[in-house]
Amino acid sequence: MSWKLDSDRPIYTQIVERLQIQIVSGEYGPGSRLPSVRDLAIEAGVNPNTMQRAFTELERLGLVTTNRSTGRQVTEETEMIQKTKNELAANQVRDFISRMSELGFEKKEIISLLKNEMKEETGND
Amino acid sequence: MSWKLDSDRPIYTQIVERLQIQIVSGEYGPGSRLPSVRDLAIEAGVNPNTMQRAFTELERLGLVTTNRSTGRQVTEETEMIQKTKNELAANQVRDFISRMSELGFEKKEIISLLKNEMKEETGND
DNA sequence: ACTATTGTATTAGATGCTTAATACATTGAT
DNA sequence: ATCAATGTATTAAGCATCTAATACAATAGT
Repeated sequence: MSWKLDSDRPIYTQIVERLQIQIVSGEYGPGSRLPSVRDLAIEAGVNPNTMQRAFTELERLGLVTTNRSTGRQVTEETEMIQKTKNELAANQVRDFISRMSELGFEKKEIISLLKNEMKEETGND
Repeated sequence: MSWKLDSDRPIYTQIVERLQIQIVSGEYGPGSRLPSVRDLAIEAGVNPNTMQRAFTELERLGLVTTNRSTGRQVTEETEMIQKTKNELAANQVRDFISRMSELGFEKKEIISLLKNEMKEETGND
């Protein structure tokens, strides 16, 4: 997964979302150590301050814990992670339906378009 | 449809998207007159310059035409509108699948979650 | 005890978005 | 010919984000 940050929205927001995904998808498992602010900033090609801001937000959300000099870890609370995953998914589903409805598509059409796109996809089943 | 503009992204971008939707959904039909920059700015609660910028972008996209002193109209080219509608929908579908996959859901799960959410919806079928 | 690594804080500057106020340009309506 | 409504352009200011450079704080490892 590359960073693909764009300038449409605040970078720190995009980083938060990306790390959220990496956590709830298990790429960073519960209790696992996260890279340091400085390292991740270099990897993402952003200023350390920006990465710091993203981490602060993740901590506020309860997904990561912080220990000075030890660094940061993903929370051990798997329930918290699962809950976040379900919420993020629910938001995606609702937003998708909402946007497609606004564009003028009916329920059946939405399902149809979705299935059709999935057929054409290569892999990731 | 209310304006519901947030500060997450540039306002003029959000206005462009909203007007796009209103055009492709037929709320503003082909050839129909659009409100003036000043009027829409007041309605949306933004500065006229901001609304102007959004319109400039819509013109660049080929969705509206401009006539000084007459105002702006939705393009007469229904093909253009239809094409835009399909593109916007395709983007929504692809993005949705992509995001759900990143979260760790498989195709069947995605369909299932979608259908489930639609069942619980009230109306707009 | 010392050092390296980590998180955290501060200050300054650049950039883009938005608002505000104002002016100009075009043209249909009278 | 005049006026009103429209689009368009300009300038200045405020604000948030981001970068940059630097310093400080805490602690695991040696």
